[in-house]
Amino acid sequence: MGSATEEPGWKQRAVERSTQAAKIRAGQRVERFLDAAQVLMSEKGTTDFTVQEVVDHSRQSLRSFYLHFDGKHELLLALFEDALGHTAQRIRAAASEHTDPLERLEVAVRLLFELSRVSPTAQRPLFTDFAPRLLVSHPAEVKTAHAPLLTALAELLTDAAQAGLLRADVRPRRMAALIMQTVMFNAQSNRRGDNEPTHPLTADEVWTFCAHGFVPEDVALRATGNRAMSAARGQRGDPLRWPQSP
Amino acid sequence: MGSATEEPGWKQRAVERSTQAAKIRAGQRVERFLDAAQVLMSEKGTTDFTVQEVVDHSRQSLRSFYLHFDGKHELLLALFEDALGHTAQRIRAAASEHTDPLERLEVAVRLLFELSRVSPTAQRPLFTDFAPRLLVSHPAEVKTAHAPLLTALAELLTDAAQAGLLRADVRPRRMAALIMQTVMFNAQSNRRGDNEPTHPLTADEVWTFCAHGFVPEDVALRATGNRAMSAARGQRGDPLRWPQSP
DNA sequence: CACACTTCGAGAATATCATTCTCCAAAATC
DNA sequence: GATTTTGGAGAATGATATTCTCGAAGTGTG
Repeated sequence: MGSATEEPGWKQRAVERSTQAAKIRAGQRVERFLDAAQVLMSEKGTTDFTVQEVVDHSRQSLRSFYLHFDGKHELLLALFEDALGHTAQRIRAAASEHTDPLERLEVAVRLLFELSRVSPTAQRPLFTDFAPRLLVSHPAEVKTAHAPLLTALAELLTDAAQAGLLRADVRPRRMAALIMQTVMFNAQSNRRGDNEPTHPLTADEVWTFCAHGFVPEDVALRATGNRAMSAARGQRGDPLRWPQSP
Repeated sequence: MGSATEEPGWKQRAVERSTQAAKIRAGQRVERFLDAAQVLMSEKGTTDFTVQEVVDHSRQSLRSFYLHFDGKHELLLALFEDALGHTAQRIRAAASEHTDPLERLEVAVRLLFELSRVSPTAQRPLFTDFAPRLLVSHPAEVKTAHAPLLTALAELLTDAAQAGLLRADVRPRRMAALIMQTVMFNAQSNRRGDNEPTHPLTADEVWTFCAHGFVPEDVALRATGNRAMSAARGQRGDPLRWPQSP
């Protein structure tokens, strides 16, 4: 399955199903299913819509649906990939309006945060109930879906690194993953419980956290030298065990 | 066939005991359901077990199940709460073996990371497919389930703050939420895709990220002075919009 | 002990979906 | 025009959660 990580994973999969030149029609049908699903998702705010509903709204048939998709999960995956792809685009665009690498990163993080938190009735909800579900049921596919966004962030990080604006030991791709997860899930986590007055995290807080963590600079500077991280410890049968960094 | 004990002077106690006994029995039944569910979860590594299976393994009946639980989701919630509670306990215990506030925090973060990533066949899998599902379907309940862990982390942060080891603007409870989400989800995110050789994030990386973010200290120090971090901003229409700092 | 009352077991009955399958017609291909 | 492919309509299947029905066993009360 190791194909180019480039663009449309789902489209490839779906279109490959139809053999000959009628790929165009297949593509159009796939589009119709996706559009219908998008509408339904916006209306109901969840992915609880049934396949039957998608079929009805798209004025096609169940058979056709299963002809083009391996199942509902593939439809959701397609939507997911689509949303993430667009998000990556928007982030690139937003970042491109700035020149300072750190500013570009900040813009990216803030935008990602906002996009991750918009109501699921939005046009392309980045985050609905199905995202986490897919994460455990189809990790590989989710990974490819994440790729564009991951790459976009990694590029921004690489730029910043080359400008000497990042901690020396930051590895862009890995930090990109860390940031992506952090921002998206934290944006998601403070979904307003129907009644309770919550005090949701703000973009400011998330950005500052990603950028600086919680340790103040002076302590950080002090710490790098002397604190023997995890000097002595004795847990037995515990899953916690890491090499003591010298 | 039980015959009533005909001792004198029991009225009050009898009634009292009856309700109490009833409660105890109910509690035991609930326990049995929970135990059975736990076993099933460990065996199958997912929450895909059916309610019927839980019923069978616990040698009880469907009716009884729905008498004690509002539905499967409540059972899962109970398991989830249980796991989080135990996790909070373990973290407190681990932290208590250290004195330096930052070390205590480090231990907590690392342990949480490890616990969040252990195979779902573990005794009390902190993280299975259902956790994220519940996050969107029952946010309020999930919030209360998170509470113990959140509090534990917040306490550690408060200690560190009082020792002057945290950034001055860190608010413990909010930072605790941020850290909890970050650690748990990042631990989760690199589930090994069946084949692909992944390079999962390590506890080191996550801890360092939480502690210091990605900006090096010297840049951070420079930045606090001149870069007006989100000084003035006006959100309109587009979720992201702030003045480009010159 | 006999009666009312609560608590459950066993399992049938429903309801909801995803997914398949069957039959058939229209469209494309040869 | 014949054959193959594609697609529509919708019934059939299968898996589950959830309810419902019927009693039986247990418990407190006179």
